[in-house]
Amino acid sequence: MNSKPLSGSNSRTPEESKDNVTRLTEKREKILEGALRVFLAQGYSASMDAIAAEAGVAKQTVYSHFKDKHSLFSALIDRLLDHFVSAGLTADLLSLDAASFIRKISHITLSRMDDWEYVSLLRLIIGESGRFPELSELYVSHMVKPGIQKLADYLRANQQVRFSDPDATARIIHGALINFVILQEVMHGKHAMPMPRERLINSIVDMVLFAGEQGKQSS
Amino acid sequence: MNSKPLSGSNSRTPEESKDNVTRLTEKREKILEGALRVFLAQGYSASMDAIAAEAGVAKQTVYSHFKDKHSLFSALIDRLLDHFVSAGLTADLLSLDAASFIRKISHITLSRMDDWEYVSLLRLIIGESGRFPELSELYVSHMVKPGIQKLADYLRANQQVRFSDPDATARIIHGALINFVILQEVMHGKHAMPMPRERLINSIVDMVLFAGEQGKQSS
DNA sequence: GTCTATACATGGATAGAC
DNA sequence: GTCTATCCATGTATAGAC
Repeated sequence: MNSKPLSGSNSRTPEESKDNVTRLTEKREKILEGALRVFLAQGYSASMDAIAAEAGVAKQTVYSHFKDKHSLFSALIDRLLDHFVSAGLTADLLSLDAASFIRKISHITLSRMDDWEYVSLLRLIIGESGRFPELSELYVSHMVKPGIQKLADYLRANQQVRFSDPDATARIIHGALINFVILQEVMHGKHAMPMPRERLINSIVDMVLFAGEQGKQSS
Repeated sequence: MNSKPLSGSNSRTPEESKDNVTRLTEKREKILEGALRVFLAQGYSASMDAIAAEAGVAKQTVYSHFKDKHSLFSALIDRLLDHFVSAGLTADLLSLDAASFIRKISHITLSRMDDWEYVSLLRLIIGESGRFPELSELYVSHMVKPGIQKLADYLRANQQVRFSDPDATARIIHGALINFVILQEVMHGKHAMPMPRERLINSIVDMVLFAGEQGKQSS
């Protein structure tokens, strides 16, 4: 619809240059891209017919690549998680001062509010966490846990701030950010209770710096 | 299954003391209780057959009380929201000192982690926020907004702390708490990344007090 | 209003030709 | 592997007797 950052190989023209393996892979890609749009838009209750239609293939073709609906769904979620994990922040951010660091990761986290695919994925994983607990656990262990871990490590190592419980502090920061995404975008709260993301970020930075400073004095 | 805080009138025996209106109301109650258990356990994709069976009535009886599946679902969510809103904290908490106040509302919010109905409702509302945006907007305007509003008002009025942006600060506190519920219970993260709720609460209290104190000095 | 029985559509999954 | 056509279970909603 609007973006397709998950498809990387259909910009070429369908010519003779492709071998059979490539052709197979491309069908699979088309199916996954169709499943992406349909599942993210309608949830797991989306029909296999709708997915096949969106992918532009016959339904049987879908079943020749994926055992059943659940397999297709799991494969898609795995793929999406990999995609968003790779966008994780492992860069040179660690050398930043505390204020810049917090501000930077806040911006990165909240920038996902503009990504329809991420917002829909969040809604989908939470919504299906009852039926498919493995998927939400995958999300937690692959995306949330490493993110909070890195944040806590930074707080522990940085000399400008000191917290009695960096792990819990990292959870507060992360929770404030993710919950803002859920409240404003996933749950459509931006109309009922609007707030520019800059205000949230400024307050988070203030709290962390002030509390981190105080922590040094009392230690 | 384990609790039925939403049923208040089936402890009496089915005797002559009931008039027709009462009987009708009780059927409706039975249906809503069945819908409660089935919808919260299986999501909106639960079948009307399953609901009727769980309620102990014929399917047609369900349709005589509710126009269609969507009406029943909406009525149930409305009912649940009313229930949990009434459990809101409008009491004498305002007279508490800052530390006790923050600690108290944190305990209350996190105590819902033990309530299967609340956790399931949260999962359901978020999960169906794509298909039924009105319901998530209802949740936001009836539960989240008033809660954050009261918290912000307290922060504004209290003399022990001062924040440049009490509304944003209230969002941070609320987000840290709700996201903890979502992460640990809704998304089953408590095994992959366990943390006693007391640690989160202590860190929240510390951050608020330290940052609120600093805010006074710099104003 | 409540039940049993049923109509009608849809969905997941498969069969068989190419 | 890919298509068209189809099976069969399930699901929403309704009809008709009491």
